[in-house]
Amino acid sequence: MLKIYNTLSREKEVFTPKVEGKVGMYVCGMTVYDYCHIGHARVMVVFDIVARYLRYSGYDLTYVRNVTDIDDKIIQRANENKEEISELTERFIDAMHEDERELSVLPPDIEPRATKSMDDIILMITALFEKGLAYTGSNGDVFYAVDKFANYGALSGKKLDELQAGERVDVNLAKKNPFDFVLWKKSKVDEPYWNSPWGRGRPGWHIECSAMATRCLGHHFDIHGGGMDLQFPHHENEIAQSEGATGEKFVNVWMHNGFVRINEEKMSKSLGNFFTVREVLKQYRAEIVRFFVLSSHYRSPLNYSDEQLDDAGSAVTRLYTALRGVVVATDVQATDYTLRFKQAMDDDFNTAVAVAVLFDMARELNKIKNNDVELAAQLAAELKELSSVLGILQDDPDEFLKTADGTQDSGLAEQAIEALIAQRIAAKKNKDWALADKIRDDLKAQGIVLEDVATGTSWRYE
RNA sequence: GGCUACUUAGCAAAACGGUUAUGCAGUGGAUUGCAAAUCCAUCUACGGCGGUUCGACUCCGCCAGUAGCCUCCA
Repeated sequence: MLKIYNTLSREKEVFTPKVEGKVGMYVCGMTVYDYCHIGHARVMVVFDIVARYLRYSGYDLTYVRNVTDIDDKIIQRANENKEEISELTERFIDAMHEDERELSVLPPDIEPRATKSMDDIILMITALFEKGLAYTGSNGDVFYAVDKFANYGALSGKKLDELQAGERVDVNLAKKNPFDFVLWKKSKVDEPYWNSPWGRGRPGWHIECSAMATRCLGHHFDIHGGGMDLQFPHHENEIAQSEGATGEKFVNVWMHNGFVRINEEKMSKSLGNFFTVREVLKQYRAEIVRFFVLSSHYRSPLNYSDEQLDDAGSAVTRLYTALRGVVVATDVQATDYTLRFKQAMDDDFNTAVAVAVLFDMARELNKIKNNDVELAAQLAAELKELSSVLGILQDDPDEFLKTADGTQDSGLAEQAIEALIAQRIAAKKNKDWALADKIRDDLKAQGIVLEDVATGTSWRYE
């Protein structure tokens, strides 16, 4: 029985989809004016695992993750780069897809874009006008009148009269209420625009998600996710727009993942303390980054440091080492491990506990792999299947262990390493321990570790 | 100022009202020519003060600290 923490109720709830056996999930994706950083990677990986687990549990899932490809920052960045907006956004969408593939994030079923959803956006704003929830401000922008929506603040636990207007941003005098937000922004000269009943302009930040989500999944659907920082105002505003326009409940379960931090501080573009995915992947292999993300619960903060990533590397190495040299059975038989794994994942996607189950399996595998080949093959198959739900451990163990990451490539070809190992074996036969140890030490100095196992000598990068 | 979380051993990270988390590191042992890998054993915990309870890391209250949100942000 799957339980999910719902931000709306602030408790774990038993998950019951709207339509039995089917799930619609929408996740707020990227605004594409720069490379993805590790915080974005966390969103991608976390909801990828949610999607994988829902499917593993037998649900027919439709997973939608949008791309916001028009907004003020995009316009600004394109101007700075003296680049066409579409050129800029295409470039970063491609980069995002590359990062995603690297991290073994399966693509969402639908990836709608704001610029390709203008009809839906305009229709929704029109509906909001009809319901008396939208108005045109003195500057020509169209705003949402938050005090007309009774439930405003329900998701983020905020009350309009307790919010501090103008705390960080000057109050826009064109609005009736400082917390009203833009639905349609009138375009200035030289700015891109779409035609609308309210003149040439572009959508405000929040409306595109409401429009795309309801178009792809219907007015009312099961799960909506995103980073913690989107809770307010983005998701709050999405609810106001969608429910205001359709008159129906928008989303049953709201999921928010915690931040990636650096030195106990949120990683963010505005603080400038972020690492891009591609920077990190130069140093650490993608699977290690992925393991790092799922080693803690998705709602907890995740502190980024080299030490943490190194630990993740050791952990993944241990799992692959357990699988090394084991034939994997073709059919999977679920044992108590699968049960424990499911219990962990059913408890609000507790990947930390799920991973602990994998380590218990690895320990048993290490114990039996040299004396019960058949049982080992079955256990390995089960381990690989459960790991696949987390999107890890799908490579050939030798492939993983013999691949250097960015910092440790010795430049030695595999054949050269194998030749040295052969020399060492010959030296060992002659009991020339000095030579044997020298070969081993020399390789070690280049980051290559030799391991004399039952079947011969294995090697791996440290 | 309002609101929301969090605080676990050397580091990271979970669960649970009474029973081993797990990974890395440490210590002892097995194994090894010596190592490595592996296995076995083992040391370091639950921010502080109260309360509820036969019993609390786990529930409640207060205090302290940390982080986040209060129209840039995943």
